[in-house]
Amino acid sequence: MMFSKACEYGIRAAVYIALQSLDGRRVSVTEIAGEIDSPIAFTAKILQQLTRNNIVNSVKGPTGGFEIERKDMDRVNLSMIVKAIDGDNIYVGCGLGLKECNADKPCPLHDKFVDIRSNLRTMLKSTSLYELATGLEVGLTYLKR
Amino acid sequence: MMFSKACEYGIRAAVYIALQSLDGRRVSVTEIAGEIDSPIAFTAKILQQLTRNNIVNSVKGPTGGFEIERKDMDRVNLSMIVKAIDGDNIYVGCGLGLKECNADKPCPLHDKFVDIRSNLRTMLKSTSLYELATGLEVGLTYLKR
DNA sequence: TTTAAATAGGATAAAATTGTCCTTTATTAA
DNA sequence: TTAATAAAGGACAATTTTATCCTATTTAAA
Ligand code: FES
Ligand code: FES
Repeated sequence: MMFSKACEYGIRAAVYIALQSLDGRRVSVTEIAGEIDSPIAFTAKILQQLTRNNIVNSVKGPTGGFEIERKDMDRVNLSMIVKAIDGDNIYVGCGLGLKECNADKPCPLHDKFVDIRSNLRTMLKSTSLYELATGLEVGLTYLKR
Repeated sequence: MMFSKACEYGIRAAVYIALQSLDGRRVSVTEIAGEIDSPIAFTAKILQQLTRNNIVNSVKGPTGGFEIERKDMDRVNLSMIVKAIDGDNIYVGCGLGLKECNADKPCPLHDKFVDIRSNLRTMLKSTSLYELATGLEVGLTYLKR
């Protein structure tokens, strides 16, 4: 709805990797896909994007897998993940589909839409991977159901 | 981003029809598509959905076209249009793609997501077609660019 | 040094969304 | 009554998104 499937998988995967990294565990694509209930090969593609964007870290070979350093869990927020996967249309796009959102020649929904979008942006920017992972750790939230 | 292309066209079309109906003019699909800059045949499909959902009124034959009664411009809000075209996933869906949004077994983003979504729902429900059409009429907003 | 395990990446396939074309139906006006 | 006009609807095509499969590359451990 708000995010593409790829983006949803990407966020869930990143949170799971963070959670495991808090325990010092490196995780494979297969494990991740199993734990977040996503298609394996498609998830692998998305993890490549996250890796290229320095959101998670990948290590090849035996004992390899994905991980994220403790300090990066603070640095990485949802806005970065969404941008890496869905691009910044969520920020610059017009709610009614005009070429771009432009206050000088606004669509009828502009003012109200900008309002909502601004809340969303603030939320995404201020939500770190660490914050999401710790909720999971405590058992208050879930990545599949 | 937030709405499908079909939904964006649908909202723009409905607003244009409302605007013209304020002047007592009935409009054809061809005119609508021209004025909101959308593909004609695809727009026709979307207008069928709006008609079936009693959001706009259609009249066949010469002098026919689409219109919306003054009182319906107050009754119809954006939420109704979005539901008619995109369904209610926007209301019941989980932001991270879990089967459904459920506070009893929430995803890590649930609380923050519900917040944003609630703002969005309130906005959509409280925005009438009449309100959007009058902004256009006054020349403050635009349906294409 | 070989083997096996893991990610990277290219090629394709399937599904969903977006878009087009053509025929049918209804209705107005000549 | 006929002709012309406009929406309704069915079939199909193109594009985008989602998903799969297979090979190459890297690397750790036996
Ligand atoms: S112009 Fe449409 S949302 Fe800004
Ligand atoms: S469970 Fe994910 S948004 Fe409610």
